[in-house]
Amino acid sequence: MAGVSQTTVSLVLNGKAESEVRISPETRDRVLQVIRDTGYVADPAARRLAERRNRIYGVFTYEAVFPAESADFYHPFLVGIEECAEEAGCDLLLFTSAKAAQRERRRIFSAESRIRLADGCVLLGRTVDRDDLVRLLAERIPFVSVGRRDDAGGPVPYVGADYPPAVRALVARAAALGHRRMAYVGVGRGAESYADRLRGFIAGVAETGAEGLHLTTTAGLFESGATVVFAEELADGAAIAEAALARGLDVPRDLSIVALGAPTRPVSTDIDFTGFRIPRREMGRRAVELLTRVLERGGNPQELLACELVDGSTLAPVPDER
Amino acid sequence: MAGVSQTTVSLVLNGKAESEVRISPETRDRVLQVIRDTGYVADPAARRLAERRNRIYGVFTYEAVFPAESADFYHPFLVGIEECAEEAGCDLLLFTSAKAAQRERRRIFSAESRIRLADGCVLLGRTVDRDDLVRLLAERIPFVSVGRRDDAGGPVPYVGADYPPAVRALVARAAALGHRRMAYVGVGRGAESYADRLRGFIAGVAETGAEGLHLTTTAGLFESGATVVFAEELADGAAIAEAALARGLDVPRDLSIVALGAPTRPVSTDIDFTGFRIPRREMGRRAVELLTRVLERGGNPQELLACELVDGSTLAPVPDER
DNA sequence: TTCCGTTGCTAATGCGCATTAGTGCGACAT
DNA sequence: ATGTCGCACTAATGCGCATTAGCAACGGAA
Repeated sequence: MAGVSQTTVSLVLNGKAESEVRISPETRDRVLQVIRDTGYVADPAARRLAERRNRIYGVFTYEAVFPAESADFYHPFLVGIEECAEEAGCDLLLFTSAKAAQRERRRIFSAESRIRLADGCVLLGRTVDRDDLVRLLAERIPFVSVGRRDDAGGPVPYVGADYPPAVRALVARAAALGHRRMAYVGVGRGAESYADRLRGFIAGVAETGAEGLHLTTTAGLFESGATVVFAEELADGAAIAEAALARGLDVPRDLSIVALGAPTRPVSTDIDFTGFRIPRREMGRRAVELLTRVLERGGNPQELLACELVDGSTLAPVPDER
Repeated sequence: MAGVSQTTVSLVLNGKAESEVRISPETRDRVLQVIRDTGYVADPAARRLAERRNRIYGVFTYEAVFPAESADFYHPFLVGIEECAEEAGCDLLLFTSAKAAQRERRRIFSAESRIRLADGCVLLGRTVDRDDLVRLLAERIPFVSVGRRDDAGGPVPYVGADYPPAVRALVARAAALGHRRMAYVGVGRGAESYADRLRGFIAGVAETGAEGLHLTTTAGLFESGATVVFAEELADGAAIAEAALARGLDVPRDLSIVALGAPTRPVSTDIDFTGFRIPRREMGRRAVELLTRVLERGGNPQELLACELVDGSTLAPVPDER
């Protein structure tokens, strides 16, 4: 329509006239006019094939991104991811098809995996399969994990929440209020985030010279003599508060509770727990930023974002007498 | 690695051995073994280019899919969309990049539009630009709108909520309770969904022989003598209830309120409004199903899903005496 | 022996773009 | 008249796949 070759259109479209090849302003305008008239848009698939770049970022989650019920674990991360992708002019590809079989966890790699269609990928999940990480690294697929990950045959690019300092600070605060016997309730392993919390607790206890005990479940908590309990997740904190109430204990007068991870959004409990806020949205944003950087300059960036302490009302001075 | 040509691998990969071309079982197994060993996955971009099919469905929304605040309008639809896409083995491409400029609404068509990368597209939004619809139809891009749309140079494929019968049923119910003077509060136009509600109201009033009035805002409502008010949206209903309370009116004793569209999730108000439930999740599911059908067999399907009535507690018999 | 049909595979092509190595042409110098 | 150079553009190629036409080898029928 403009009487020029496909090459010329491509050059005009990509504004490459500056470099080596030259296109006269008249021709350029003519081409641009036709593009405007017809609304021509380059085929993204062909572009990807030729250019090896798409401006599409994949988002992988092991469960549904849009959960029907349940408190939404992914949502705050995704808010940040979408914000940042929008600013970067990128589209997001959700790997919803990744479910291997009925009722099974999604898989990153499958026969039909469209992961390579994206320029890179953001990984979401409390835990990530080690095998998946190994393979992502081995195949040199650009990605960034949201949440710290242990090495998997090499350093994993991530942006995580910096749990240990936050937990240590809370332990210190409890110690300052006179608590000498503290309990951590939770598995403290499995997910890196749990391990990090427990690590922070242990470090904090060591620093303050307090006595620390680690309980996997609530069993034995009330007999342990602990005056403050650090709950691995908010849900645990709520359960402990309820159990305490059932025993006629007042929180925080008789028992202080610290929740390691503030709620995403208003949850069933109306207790205003002392603890910290996981910067989920910021983590999502930062993950996309890092992914962009990885795509441009490579590297395996690892970042930890600080957790802001939340005062709340469940941490009080230790009772004088029991 | 298997000592065969690229063609053979392609044939094995796509299980085309049945039709015309034949591959011996031994060769097939050998190829499959290598594929398994290496974890080879076909490049989706190249595949799309050659095959003109992707198993990627686009999802277009005019605002953020993951909103930071505000009641989430899109979420229930997306739950259904993701569920169905997962079952169909499709990935979802969110067009987050579509924002033309700062603070502006997203655009379907832009210079960089990746919409053609997807096999088809699901459109979400209270309203959809008519120009966008026209162009989608003109360019024969397969798509399905969630929400009924007026023709745009041709019938628009959609799955919508069937408002008129639901509103009519509620009007009839009010009439059966003795109400003779009813008000509709809302714009009643702009979005097809508003127009449909108002249409249902007008039809219902005509059927029952009641007196119906249409108010764009709450102004004048309490002086109108209406004993029941149909609020276009739940938020309107909540505002009306509050205003009524401020005037010392009891809902529903003095004034009945019907909310045309139940809340997505628990909102600020704790009033249990009489009204109907918009089948958002089902609409999302159905949209994906229809898109799949369109891709396979073409056509411009249009479907309306019934809204289930919600009893609630804000519709009562008309007061004997005012 | 020749001819044909079948089996099992591959060479070649095109999808729509980005990129590279040219090519034709006019201006200018020799 | 001949050579040289820069300008404005194009032909050709490759990206990784699906697809189609075709080819070699072999066996059985004539």
